[in-house]
Amino acid sequence: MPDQELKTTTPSDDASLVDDVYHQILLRIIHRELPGGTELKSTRLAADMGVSRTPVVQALGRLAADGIVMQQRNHRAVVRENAENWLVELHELRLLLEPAAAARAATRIPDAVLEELGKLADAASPDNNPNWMQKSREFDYALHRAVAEYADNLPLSEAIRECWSFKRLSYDAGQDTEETLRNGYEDHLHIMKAFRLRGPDMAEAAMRWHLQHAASWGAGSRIV
Amino acid sequence: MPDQELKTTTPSDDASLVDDVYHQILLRIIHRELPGGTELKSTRLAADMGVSRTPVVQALGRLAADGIVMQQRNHRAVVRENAENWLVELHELRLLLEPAAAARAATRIPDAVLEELGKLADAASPDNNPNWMQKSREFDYALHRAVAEYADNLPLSEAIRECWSFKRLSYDAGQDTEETLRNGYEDHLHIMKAFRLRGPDMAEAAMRWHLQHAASWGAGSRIV
DNA sequence: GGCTGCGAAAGTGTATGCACCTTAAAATCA
DNA sequence: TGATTTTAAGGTGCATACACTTTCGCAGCC
Repeated sequence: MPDQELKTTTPSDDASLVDDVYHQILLRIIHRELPGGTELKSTRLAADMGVSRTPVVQALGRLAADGIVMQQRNHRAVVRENAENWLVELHELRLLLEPAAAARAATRIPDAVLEELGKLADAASPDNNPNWMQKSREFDYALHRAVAEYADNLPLSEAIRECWSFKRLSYDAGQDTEETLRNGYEDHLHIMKAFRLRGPDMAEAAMRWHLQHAASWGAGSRIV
Repeated sequence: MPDQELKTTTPSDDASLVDDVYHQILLRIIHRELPGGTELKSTRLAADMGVSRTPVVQALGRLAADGIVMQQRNHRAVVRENAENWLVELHELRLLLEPAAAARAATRIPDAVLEELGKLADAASPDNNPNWMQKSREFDYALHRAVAEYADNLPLSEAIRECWSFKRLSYDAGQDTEETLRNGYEDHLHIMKAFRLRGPDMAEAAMRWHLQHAASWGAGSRIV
C-alpha cells in the first residue's frame, strides 16, 4: 500500500476521498490526458492514487451518473467520447438554466439576501480594494448560488449547482484574467439591479446578457 | 457455447444492486414514506433491504450528487426538504431543457433515425394495434431520447436523460392512463412532423406545447 | 428540575477479501 | 500459417472488517 499522500488540493476535511478522486479523474479527462474511449480500471486508478478501490468505484459511479463516463455491468468504465468538451458545452446548458432561474429568483430572493449580496458587491469593486479579484470571484459565486437557491425549484437549483461545481474546476485552475473578472463584475451589477427592482424579465435578460457576454470572451472556450 | 446456466440472483440482472437500492430509496422518498428531514442510516437501510452497506453507501452518494439528499462528512445523510416534490418540479426543468434540445435536434437528427422513429410511431397508433399503449410508451421514450442524443451537447443530453430516468419512476408505477397516452401520442406526432420539416422553431414549439399540455393533465402533479 | 461531561452503542469512511466475469494471451487444431 | 479453443491474469460487484467519529443515555453537579 504505497500511501503517497501529497498535501495538495485538500487543505482540510469536508472533502472526502471520493470527492478528491472524482475531481482528479475529471481533471485528467478535461485535460485530455484520458481522452474519449479510454478504459478506466478502478484497480489501476486506485493504485495510481494510492487509495483503495472503494472510493474510486464510488467516484466512477458518480462520473457515470453525470454522463462523463459510461459503465456497463462487469465491464470497465469508459470515458465518453467528447467528454473533454464537457466544460465548454456546459456553458450552453447554463444559458438555458440560469436566465430562467434568475427570472424566478427576482421575485423570491429575500431583501436580506439581496443586501448581503450588495455588501459582497461593494467589497468586490475593482477601484475599491487591492485584492478585489478574489472578492469578485466570491461575489460571482454567491450571486449565482443565490439565483439557484431562490429559483425555488429543487431540480433546477441542483442542475445549476452542478454546473457550478464544474465551473469551479476552471476557477481553481486560475483560468480568469483581470479583464474577464472586470467584465463579469459589471454584468453582475446589472443582475443585482434587476433583482432590486424585482423585475423577472430584467433579471432574465441581464443574466442572459452576462452569459453570452462571458462566452464571447471565452469563458468556456479555453478551459485550462 | 456460452454456458448460460447460472444460479445467482435473478436472471435479468442488467441492473446492479446499487441501482436497485437507489430506486428503492428514491421511491420511498417520493411516496413521502421518508419525508424531508429524515435521517438515512446506511446500516439501517442495508439491513432493511437485506444487502450489505456497500451498495447503500454508493446509492446515497448518488442521491446526494442529485441533490435529493444532503450528506455531511461523518454525518448521516438526510432527506432534503421538499424532496417529495422532486418529480413535480422536474417537469419545469424539462420545460427548459427539452424544447431547446428539440430545436437543436431538428437540424441534426439523421434521416435514418427519423425513419426508425416513424416506424415506432406507426406501431403505436391507437387504432392500429391492440397493445398500442405499451408501444406508445416505447415511442415516447425513443423520441425524447433521440431529442436528447441529437441535441449534440453532452451536458444537455445528460440532463435530459436524467430527467427521464426519474420520469420512468412514474411510468413504472403505471401512472399513465389511456387518455394521457392518447393525448401524448398526438403531441409526439407533431414533434415528428417538425423534425421531418427540419424546423427548429417548429420543433421547439411542438415540444413546448407537448410539455405544457402534459402538465395540464397532470403528468407530474399526481405522482404515484 | 435543567445543564454538563463521560462512556458505551451506533454510524461513517475506507481497506481488504472473495466469487464470478472479461480479457488477453497461450495452446491447439486445421 | 491462421482460426479457434483453453487457460491464466486481471477486473468487477458486493460483503465484511476496522479505525475513527458522532450520537445518546445517564451519571453527577449546580
